[in-house]
Amino acid sequence: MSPSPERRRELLSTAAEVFAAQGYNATTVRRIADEAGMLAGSLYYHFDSKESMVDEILSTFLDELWAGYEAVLGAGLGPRETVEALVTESFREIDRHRAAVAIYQKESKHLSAQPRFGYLTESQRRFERAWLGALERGVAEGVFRADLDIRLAYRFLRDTVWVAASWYRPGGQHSPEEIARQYLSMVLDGITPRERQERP
Amino acid sequence: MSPSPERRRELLSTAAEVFAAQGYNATTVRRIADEAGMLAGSLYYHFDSKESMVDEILSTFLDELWAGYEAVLGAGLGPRETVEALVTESFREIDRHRAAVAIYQKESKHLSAQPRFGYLTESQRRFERAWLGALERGVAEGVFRADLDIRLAYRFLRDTVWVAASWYRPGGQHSPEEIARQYLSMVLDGITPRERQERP
Amino acid sequence: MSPSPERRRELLSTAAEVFAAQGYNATTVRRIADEAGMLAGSLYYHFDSKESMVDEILSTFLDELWAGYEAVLGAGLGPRETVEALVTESFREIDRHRAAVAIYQKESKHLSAQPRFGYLTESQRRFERAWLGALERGVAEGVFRADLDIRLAYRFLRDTVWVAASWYRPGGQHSPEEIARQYLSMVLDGITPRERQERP
Amino acid sequence: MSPSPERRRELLSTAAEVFAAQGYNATTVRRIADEAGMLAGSLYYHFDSKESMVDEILSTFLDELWAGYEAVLGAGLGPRETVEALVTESFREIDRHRAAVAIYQKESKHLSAQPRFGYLTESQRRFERAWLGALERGVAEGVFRADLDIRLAYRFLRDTVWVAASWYRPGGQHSPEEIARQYLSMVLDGITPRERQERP
DNA sequence: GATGAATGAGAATTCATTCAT
DNA sequence: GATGAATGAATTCTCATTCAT
Repeated sequence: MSPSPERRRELLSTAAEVFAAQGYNATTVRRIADEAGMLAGSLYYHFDSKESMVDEILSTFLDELWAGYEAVLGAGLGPRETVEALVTESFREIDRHRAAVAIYQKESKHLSAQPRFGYLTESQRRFERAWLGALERGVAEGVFRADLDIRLAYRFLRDTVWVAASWYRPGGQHSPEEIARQYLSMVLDGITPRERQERP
Repeated sequence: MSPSPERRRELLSTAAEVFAAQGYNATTVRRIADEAGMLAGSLYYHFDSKESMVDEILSTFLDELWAGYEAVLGAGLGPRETVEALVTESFREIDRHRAAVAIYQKESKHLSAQPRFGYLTESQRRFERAWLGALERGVAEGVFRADLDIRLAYRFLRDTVWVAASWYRPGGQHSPEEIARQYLSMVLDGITPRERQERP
Repeated sequence: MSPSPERRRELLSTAAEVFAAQGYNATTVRRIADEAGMLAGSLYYHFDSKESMVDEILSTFLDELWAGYEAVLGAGLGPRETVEALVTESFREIDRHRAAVAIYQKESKHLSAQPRFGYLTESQRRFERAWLGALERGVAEGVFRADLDIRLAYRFLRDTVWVAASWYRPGGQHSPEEIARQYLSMVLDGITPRERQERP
Repeated sequence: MSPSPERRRELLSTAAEVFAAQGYNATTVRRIADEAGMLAGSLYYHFDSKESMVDEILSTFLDELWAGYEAVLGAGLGPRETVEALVTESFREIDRHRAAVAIYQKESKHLSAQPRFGYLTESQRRFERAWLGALERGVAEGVFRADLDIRLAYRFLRDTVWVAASWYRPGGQHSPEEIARQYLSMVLDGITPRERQERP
């Protein structure tokens, strides 16, 4: 019962757009079907349920995300470069999967209560480990400030990055790499001028 | 219909807690009533509708918020001090109105589509003006970096601050002022060490 | 959420009647509501689901049935008298709970697949034990024929009795006791004449 | 639409099995198709509708049944021998058409409400006439007990026989003839011992 | 003969809301 | 002020059926 993967992908893309715009709960199956030019019932030829749609949207996104993250984490970079690469990779994911990221942001908290979405919690934990690790190493090596509250900094970075999905529009004037650079500049060096910028 | 204001406030506080925890749409009137120890129908003695509950929650919060903000904005502070004061004030609001802030974060986008919630859009605009103003002045006066993308920095600050409502728990180990200080330290000076820290 | 037991009982009685007449699956909640003079949704004020309606119908019936059966089984009767009393009791139950019995007959097989209806299987086992026990003792004591295939005889009795629910109409010309007597006469003595009837 | 009769028969046999196991209403066309190794839509090359499937299953069965019954009824047997032959024939039909019999038992009542299935009602009437005739003649000739309530006895026999379809499994240890003999023994002579068994 | 993709008419269920008591 | 019992509209989902390929 899972024919033509292309059609599925199209429909999932439509669904993701609507979920991101209106929220998962507030989105009716009928609305998705309208957007896809079919009747509500017809969606059930392709998917088991509304839930399985978000499921597929989120898990597909997270699989890709982790492929990118793992590449970064396995590259043997220093802590500062790791943070830079993770942030850049994140903005690239936002660029590619804006809708999925927005859904992840808004819905993962209550979705993860269900066993089916256990992988969300799991992913969050991996996420935390990756970031905290980089930050800790950075502090130890003196490339990040010693007075940093690591957990606070982690939340700060995490939120700062992902929240961008709520306003970012792909194809805008800034490339994801450009936005990443600006974010990093603020995060790493702050918004006040440094006497001597180490990155001119 | 002439209910006591105290009872209303109690009920709104209960409602806010549930809205924040589960989301506005996902929250049933019955759930609120359960939490308040009454039956769903009984809430309608106090309120016109579920919508009027969020309405009152949000507008009460925004009124207080703007009272605080206006005090800051009218105090004739320099741009850096203005930013510091706005951030601190924001964390204080999060401390006092955590639930309302969380609701505002999650729901304002789709609620503001309705005329009734026009004040949300209005508030957002004032918000933007206040922050952008401070940032621009800061850049002009040289207390903020000249290479800053002002709009990006605005979003960065705004999101960074409010998103905290999603994890902040009042009565925790850090006071709002303490959290504000740490956030500001990161935002202003960055997470990498400065050769000469101007705030030792 | 389970108010006024009288209303519940009325509604369950209505529901049972419809379930018995049309079958559980073929009965729509709307049909039950129509019959009860309300809208479909209103039933959900009283019951969780269609399923919980049959559940309550069947378990209430079985509770009463077993109260009657246990009285018989605990009375220390001989095997023939036990069989007579069980049959009579069964027809009394059909008289009182015709609809429930009909539902039990038609639906228990597929309902018992669900964990929630495990008690149906359990009940069936107790049932079997009670009847088989009486038949075995009867054969051992010589009051039932020695050449009897006990399991076949059990099925024969069981089906014979319960199937009556499909045509029996309470308030007809025969009382349940009268029908029981006739059934027993056929079952015990057969439909051919005995040379010397031991029950003249 | 000119499909091969053999394929039809195979498909109908599959369908009958599923209908018998799950009930007509509860059986989806998709389930039948699954079992037959095709897609739901493909069944419509062979059959007009789900309804026409049961129709063909039941009418085929009844045609065969009546062929057997007519042979018995036209053989000029005495009433007791007629009853014996009808019962035996019935168990043979159960052996051959277990699924169809089970469907007939469970569904004929509500199917017969539709004009298309008028032949079910018709068949039932013929059925009743055949059995009542044999019983009446038997009572008149003194081979059945004079105190018999004929209609009750009829129902008793009818149900007793057909209900067996719900537990009978072809290819089990008892042949249909063997089961018929045991049933007849119980029905004719009762389950209590006779002083002088006339059939040793 | 069969598939893939749809349709459209319900189905059960949920829920904000109403209102007589 | 609150309860009990409803309403009615919307929602997700199911399924027999159709039909171009």
